Amino acid sequence: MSRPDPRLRLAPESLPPAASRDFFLRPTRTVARQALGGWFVRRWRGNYYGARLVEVEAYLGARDRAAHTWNGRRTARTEPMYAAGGHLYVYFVYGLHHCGNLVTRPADTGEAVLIRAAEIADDPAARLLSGPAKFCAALGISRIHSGLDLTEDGEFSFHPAPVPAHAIARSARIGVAYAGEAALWPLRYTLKKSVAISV
DNA sequence: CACATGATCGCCT
DNA sequence: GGCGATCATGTGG
Repeated sequence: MSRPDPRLRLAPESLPPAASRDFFLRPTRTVARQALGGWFVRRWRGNYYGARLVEVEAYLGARDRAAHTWNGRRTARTEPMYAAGGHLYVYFVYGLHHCGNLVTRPADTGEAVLIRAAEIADDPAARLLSGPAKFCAALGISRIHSGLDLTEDGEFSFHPAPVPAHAIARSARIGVAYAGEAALWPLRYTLKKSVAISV
């Protein structure tokens, strides 16, 4: 519903092909790495808006205390996280922010990749999308989009453009200190050369 | 039904 | 570096 920032406008013919289901059905950490460098795109009123992912985090389901699906938690909010890989999971936090995830693995697994930062085509140094809530705000993503399928020819799509392993750094996830040992797992992936990462 | 808190951000010091 | 905003959600009684 809400309008994407016009600075995210891009030419659809310049995009790599959209990912199909198989891309997302793989192990979550693989999808996280392979998603870096790819374009997350929204079609809105006939125009295309998108950004290139430069920072993501893997959330590993029931065994991951930092995940919304930890210990098998399954509620109305988290239901889209149990959909088959390739769906979008969006949640609302702190009474004002939205965060978006790429669901991974087969249905009923409950794993996902949180989108934490992206850069825009025309200005890779801009920090307009340098944070998970900023990413959603810039693209106009909210809870009403949770559960949409990225692999259908719909409003949202993802266009992978994988980068070599040596271009990727790993570190602990942000904002999950409450998660005990899981807080230390190196499940945050960033593009080394990007200046648009969140921290 | 009540209440404690969060996968954040921007402003203040 | 610290904190307040602001409310949906999950959990427990």
